[in-house]
Amino acid sequence: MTTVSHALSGKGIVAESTRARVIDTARRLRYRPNAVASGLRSNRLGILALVLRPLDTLESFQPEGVDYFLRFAGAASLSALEHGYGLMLLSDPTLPETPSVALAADGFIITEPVENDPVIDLLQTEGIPLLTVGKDLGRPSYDAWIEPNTAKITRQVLHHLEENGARRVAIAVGTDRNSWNISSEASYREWCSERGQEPLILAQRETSGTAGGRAIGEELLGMADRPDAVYCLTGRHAAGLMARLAESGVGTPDDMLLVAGSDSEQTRNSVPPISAVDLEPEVLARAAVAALVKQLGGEPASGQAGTDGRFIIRGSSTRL
Amino acid sequence: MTTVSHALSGKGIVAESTRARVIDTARRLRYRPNAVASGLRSNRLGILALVLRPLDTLESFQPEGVDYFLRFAGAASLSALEHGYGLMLLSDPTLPETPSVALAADGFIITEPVENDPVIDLLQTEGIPLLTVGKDLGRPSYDAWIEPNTAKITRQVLHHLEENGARRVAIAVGTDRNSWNISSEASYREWCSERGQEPLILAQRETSGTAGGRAIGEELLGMADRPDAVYCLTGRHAAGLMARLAESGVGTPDDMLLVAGSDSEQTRNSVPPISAVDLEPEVLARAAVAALVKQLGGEPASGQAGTDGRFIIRGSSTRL
DNA sequence: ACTCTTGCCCAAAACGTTTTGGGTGATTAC
DNA sequence: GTAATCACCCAAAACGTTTTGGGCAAGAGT
Repeated sequence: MTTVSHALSGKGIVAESTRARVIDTARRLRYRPNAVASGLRSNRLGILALVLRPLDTLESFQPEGVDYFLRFAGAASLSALEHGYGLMLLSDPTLPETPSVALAADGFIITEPVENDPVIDLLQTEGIPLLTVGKDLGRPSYDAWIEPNTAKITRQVLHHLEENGARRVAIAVGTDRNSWNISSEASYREWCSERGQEPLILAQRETSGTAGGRAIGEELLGMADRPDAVYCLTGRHAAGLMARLAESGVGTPDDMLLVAGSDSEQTRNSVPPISAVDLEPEVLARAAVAALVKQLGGEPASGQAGTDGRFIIRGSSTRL
Repeated sequence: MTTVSHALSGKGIVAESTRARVIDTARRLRYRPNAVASGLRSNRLGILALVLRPLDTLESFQPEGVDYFLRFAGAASLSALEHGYGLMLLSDPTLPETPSVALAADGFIITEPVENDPVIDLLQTEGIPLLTVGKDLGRPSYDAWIEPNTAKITRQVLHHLEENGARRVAIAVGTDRNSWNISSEASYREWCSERGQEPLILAQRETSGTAGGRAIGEELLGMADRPDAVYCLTGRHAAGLMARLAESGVGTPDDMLLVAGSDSEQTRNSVPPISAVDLEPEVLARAAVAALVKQLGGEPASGQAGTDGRFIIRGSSTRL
């Protein structure tokens, strides 16, 4: 048995001739090692778990405007397979109905954890390795994360708006206390203070969709010193915002420049199409899986930027 | 040990007081049964696997136009969790690099298997329960499937086109030999013969995207007795087709009525928007998971229609 | 001639559950 | 008063691997 195990796993020392014989016989007998038994003994099942946190607050896996997450999940799954792991899609594992197999995963990827995320607490007490996509702001010393280079992306967008004639740029963020919202806002504030400008920050819940975007538009319309550009993190907000402004005769891009922080169906298909940052979830997902696998192999974790994003300039932020 | 096992799983006969004491103690000690050990003994891991077959032929998990599958995966995942299972996303498990944990799943869902799908062969020789979404046409007697009610949907679409003035309807199908393509075509032929019409069937590879749609448009433009309506199964084809026709002055819906067989980003956002059948992947996914779980529980499998689709009428098929 | 490696193989223990097959004392049936 | 039935609990086996700790030749070093 030992020899077979070694021959098939490539671990111990087995004569090449013996290994060949074992492998051949195994094929002939259609023998495949039982992954569960092997998992029990070696304490390694070969499964990664993916928890898309923002979807736990939405009414579950709606497709519209959340294609970011679906692209992420698909790419993560393929990447996991390439590393020899299966990928299990989970929702919040702190919920009592969670199947016990959830915690049997070898490691977790948590996207956009909330501040002091209880999911992370659970995994840490269980001793399960994890990696977050986007920092947990309540754990500044926690080091296993990967995220877009938000500072760079924010500055790039703001620079673009300025170059296209914006005199005063507002930012519209979501209300979730996650790394993306907070760092984007911080970078924006920094940029404003460099220019001696008063920051203008509008917030709407992520879940509010285009209606939330309309509410932002409403707010802007009511302002005496209305800004002439908005960097709106959520694609759905951006679309709603643009629609609301248009209804009151404030045109994009003529009267208002607009950029969305995350590309989505809505930003691509509005009229005019909305400039947006493609956060390249595929790139991020592959990086996250690779980092987690490395961590499972014993290497120490370390936070890093996984993508600089791809800024797609469309009609909403360029005047001809 | 037996008593604890029984108390926690609710299986054997345990005095209520004992059970309470066990549960309480378990909580105090933060004891959780090890899913892998339990899986080894009981031969039931608590994981379902999902193989989205059409994505194995695409260049892997592209989001555009395949939101059907992503909606399916999300809904399947949630539904699996509700049934106490985790859901593992896999690509073709017959590939040699497949992690061995793939075959440790308790059951498989295979969407749109190809004819005589080798994945099904593999699972059957391994004795792993499976359910297909869309029949495998090479296995007429195989009974564990669920699929949209293609016949009903096709007739509904054709009826709608006829009602809106179509005199001659063509169908544009994909080239994959899967149940959707074949049954749609069969229903279409039947409908034609009922009317004594000559069927006109155009085929393009699914992977060709909007370019394939343009090719269909090209073909139509070259025809002397051009039909005045097209039922185009793939949303991306429909969008490309409409764009190509428009370039040659053939307007939709004025000169050509158009309906897509599967709703997607492209059909929603074309100008005019394209009428389409929403195949309700969420409904199908939930039905598939429920049926598979039932099958795992020992009940016999039986094929059935999972959804009648939701026909969304838009501008491309209605003349004012 | 003797130890010491080295290369290879093997028996047995271990992983943490579930299941099997009793076992015990209390209640009921005759 | 004995047997039968229950309700409950328990010891030990079993699931299919990996890992541990030798063991046995053959060659190398002295």
